[in-house]
Amino acid sequence: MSTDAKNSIAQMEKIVSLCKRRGFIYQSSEIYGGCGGVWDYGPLGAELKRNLRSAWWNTMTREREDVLGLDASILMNPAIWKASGHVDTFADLMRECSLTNKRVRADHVEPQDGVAYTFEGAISWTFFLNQRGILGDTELAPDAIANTNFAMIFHHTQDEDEIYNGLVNTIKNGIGRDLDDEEIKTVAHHLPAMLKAVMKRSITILVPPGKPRESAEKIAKEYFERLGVDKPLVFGPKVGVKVERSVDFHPETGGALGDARPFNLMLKTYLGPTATEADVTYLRPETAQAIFAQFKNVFDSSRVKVPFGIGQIGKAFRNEVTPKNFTFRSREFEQMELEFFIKPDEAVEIISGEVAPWSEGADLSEPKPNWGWQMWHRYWVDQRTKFYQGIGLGDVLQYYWQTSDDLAHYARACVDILCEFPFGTEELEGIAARGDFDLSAHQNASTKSLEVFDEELKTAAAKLTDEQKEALIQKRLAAEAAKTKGAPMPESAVRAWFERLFKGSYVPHVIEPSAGLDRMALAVLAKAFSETEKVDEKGKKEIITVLHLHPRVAPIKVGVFPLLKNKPELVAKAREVYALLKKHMNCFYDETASIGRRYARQDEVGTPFGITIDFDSLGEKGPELLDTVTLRQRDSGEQERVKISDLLGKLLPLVS
RNA sequence: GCGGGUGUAGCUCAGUGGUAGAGCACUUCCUUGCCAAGGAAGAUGUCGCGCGUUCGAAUCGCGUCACCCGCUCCA
Repeated sequence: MSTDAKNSIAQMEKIVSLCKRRGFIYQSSEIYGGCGGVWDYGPLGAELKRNLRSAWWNTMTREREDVLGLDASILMNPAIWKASGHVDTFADLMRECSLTNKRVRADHVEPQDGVAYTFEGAISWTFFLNQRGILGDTELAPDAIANTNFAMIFHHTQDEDEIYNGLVNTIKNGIGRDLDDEEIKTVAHHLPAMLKAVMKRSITILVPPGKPRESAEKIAKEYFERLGVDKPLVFGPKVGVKVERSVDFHPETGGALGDARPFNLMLKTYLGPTATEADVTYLRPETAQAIFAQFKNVFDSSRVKVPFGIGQIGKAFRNEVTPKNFTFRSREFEQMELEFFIKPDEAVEIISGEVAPWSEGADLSEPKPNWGWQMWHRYWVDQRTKFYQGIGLGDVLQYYWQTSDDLAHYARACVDILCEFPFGTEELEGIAARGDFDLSAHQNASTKSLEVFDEELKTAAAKLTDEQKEALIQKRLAAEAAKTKGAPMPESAVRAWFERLFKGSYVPHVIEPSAGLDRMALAVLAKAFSETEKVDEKGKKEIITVLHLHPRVAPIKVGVFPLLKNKPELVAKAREVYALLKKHMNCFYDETASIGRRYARQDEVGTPFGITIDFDSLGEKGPELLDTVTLRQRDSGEQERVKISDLLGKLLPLVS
């Protein structure tokens, strides 16, 4: 492992440790040995999450005129997951190709004939060349190693003596003489590294009848190369096994298929007490579908017009194969999703006479009536970027624009907002332009209309000539024909769609910024974490840990400290200040230990401000300092004197 | 799912078959006039869990759970 990788693991471990020690994040059910892939937020973590949640909710809904909130249930009619495609894609038993991990439906494998070769593992030929010291100057042909017992011995035994003897014999045969003492020593010396260089993994490959062993070996070599074995020598039999009408191999790759397994990542449960198949439903794997399912209700009950959005924050559940990287990929997590509904570009064109083209540097500050999906998509990327800047993540963001290969067939564009974590640069949020895929899918499945009626569109369309209308239709038909993914819409359907459009009715299109709250919390913690080494007067080294959290997200906003706790006047005044502030923000009162230690404790959990009540606050140095306190900044350590009566006015704008 | 590693006090870890430890943290008291100060006392563990071997297990074996790393997965 590289030094960088080790450092980042160490960094992550420090963050995990701090999170537990100071009450940000605990392992779920820890006293019972834990529970895989789920985490609990402690007192400070709960505050942190709450602050992030509020920041999102305020920015995305309350501070906007065009976005409404929703709080849907986690359990829903399972038909929703059928319509969204979540059930269909994964409900069947799937078998996975052991070579490529491509999946096929277990009941859809074509029977095949051929010859199957099983390879037991591989060792790097480059490794052997690098170990020339063992072999002296003699060139050993790859086959001299691969086709000897030695290769198989490596795989079949753990016994070091046996492996050692096999190795010596192989080299002896390869160079055609006995080894001298010095050479034998060298072999023994290299044995541990040799054992590590062997990759033991059994794979079976089917080649069509008549094809030579070499074609199977070639596939095996490619496989081991992908796994990181440089110039692999594969261990395998000279003669394969004849196979007839077998359904155990992937039709395209020839790789052996694993056991049939259900690949549904949705958590299944039973709604109702009888627990029969008829009662099966799922814990939602994403919050978005509820927004689509309730789209019409929100639209009808809120006097809104397209474009408008529906935002939601809530728990979602996925049965991840491998939960990983602390809270980054967990089985229960919280999403913050906006579905922003817009007019189809054709409607924009009819109303505004054009669709604003996007170009680098376009003005995204205020939405315009002539924006099509592209401008709206860029707009939301811009809005979300500003949001992340507002919580202190501005300088660690990266963007990945999905290529047409990455995109799902219904998506027009998707950008991932990524963030640097100690374990790598990973996705925080995805912003997708999904067309009308979701609403249309639910409209079809539910047979309830999810169209909106647009008076403005109807009026504008009425003014179009037949030629203008036909030109719009032809333009769309050309676009459908040029599609590289998914089937083009048939002409009759296109014409029917335009007929509805010209009457003012359409299914809105959607831009979907979808963020993970837990990931955001982890990103904020990882970004804020810092350690510096300090040497005190006695030469003792100390590690000083500080969380440089943005004041908006910090779980505790202010620490309130009497300089000394054995002076009742200081304590009384400090309690007064604490009582004043805590009604408006999360504060922490601390009178134990030295003042420096109390500062340090708060630095470690990211409290941005510290207030100390000293003797000046009591007016000892003169009446002008009476009822003033020192306000300390976490990041600079600087202090200023502030009147108690000015504290709220000064702090509130900084922390909210 | 496969392979490797780890699991002992709140945290970091030492402890290779014979009375469970250290540093830091924590609680109380004393002391302390601004950046992890000092002193005194105290509390804290079924050594992840289960089964086995043994006169005796944190230590050895088997199983299991969780976490970490590498593959894989991430619609």
